[in-house]
Amino acid sequence: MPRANSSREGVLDAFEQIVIEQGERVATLSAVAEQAGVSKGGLLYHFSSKQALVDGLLERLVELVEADLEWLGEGPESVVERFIRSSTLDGSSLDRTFTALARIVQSTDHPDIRPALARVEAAWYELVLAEVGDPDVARLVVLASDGLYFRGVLDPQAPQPDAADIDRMVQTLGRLVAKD
Amino acid sequence: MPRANSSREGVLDAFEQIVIEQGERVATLSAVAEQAGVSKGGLLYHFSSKQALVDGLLERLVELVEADLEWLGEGPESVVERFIRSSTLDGSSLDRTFTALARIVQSTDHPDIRPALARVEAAWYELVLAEVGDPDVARLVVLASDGLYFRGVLDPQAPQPDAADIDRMVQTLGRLVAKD
DNA sequence: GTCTATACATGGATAGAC
DNA sequence: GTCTATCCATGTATAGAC
Repeated sequence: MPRANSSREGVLDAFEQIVIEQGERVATLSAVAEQAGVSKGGLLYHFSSKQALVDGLLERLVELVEADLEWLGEGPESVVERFIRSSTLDGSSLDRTFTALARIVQSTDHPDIRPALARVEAAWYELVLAEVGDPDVARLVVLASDGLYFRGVLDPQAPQPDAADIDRMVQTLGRLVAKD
Repeated sequence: MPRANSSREGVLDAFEQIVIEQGERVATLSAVAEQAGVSKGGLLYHFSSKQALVDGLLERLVELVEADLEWLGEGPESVVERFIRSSTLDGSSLDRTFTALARIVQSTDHPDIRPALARVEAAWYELVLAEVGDPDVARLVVLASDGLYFRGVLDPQAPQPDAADIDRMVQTLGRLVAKD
């Protein structure tokens, strides 16, 4: 087989982008099709329904998360540092997919999405816990990260905290870890 | 004049409830009307458009926030404690209105809502900062609180952290304040 | 694989009776 | 102040040509 249908991925990208930048309601089939540069009919060839589009994003999330968890584990810096740093919406693929799904799940009931997002959160927590030891501190780290996400999700256009901001956050959290 | 139109408030309550429990997309005029126990026409007498409904929630937010900020300031416990404790979605009026608006603003562009929510966040930050002194710690407190909110917003049906959870969080944060 | 045309359902909003 | 009836626009989805 050639390469994962690039037109299909393009449609998914377009869907993601509109949901993030303009909201779930704006992401109609026509809008997504136009953004992806195909016709409505063309889009529906790849994704036979709106739900199929959402399912496509979910699959994408699963793949990206796997890679992310590996990445968080390896490397010299602490997991906490990498974790906090990556929870700002820097436009990485995972961030975008996560944000889009977080929005979609809020706009109407998608019973399949919630558990997936919850599983991601749980995996993150375990990874942080393994490093810092204290469950309360781990919880705080994950919550702060969620807080950063929340702001990004609330307003993806808002200015993200810069490197110095992140540094100070990590250091502040570090005071808790050091004291154990 | 008699009393703030109770039927009007009922419609607003219904709108809020559906947005929170089932998502913005489900909160159609018919659905809201039915939930409020009036007809679509009846609803539209009080709120002449969907936008008017949203505006109604915004006004409500402003009122409730004013009361909340006062409440956070007075009383014997620390602001941090009250703040964290109240950021769990216990179903208070402010929580509900905030959650509903946070969802609405994500589903399509509502230029008027974002600044209002941002102002609320800023006010909370200032209040916490005044107590803890250290901007980095204050930031962390507010972010953790946002994280709690985020989880609630993501899934209002999920089990909320109980009193003991909150206690441990406050204590953990307290270790940072004490060390200053 | 991608397009156009069209059917069908539904959401927002108006008109006017009671 | 609340209701019913109705109009209009738009979003999802199907059919079938190319």
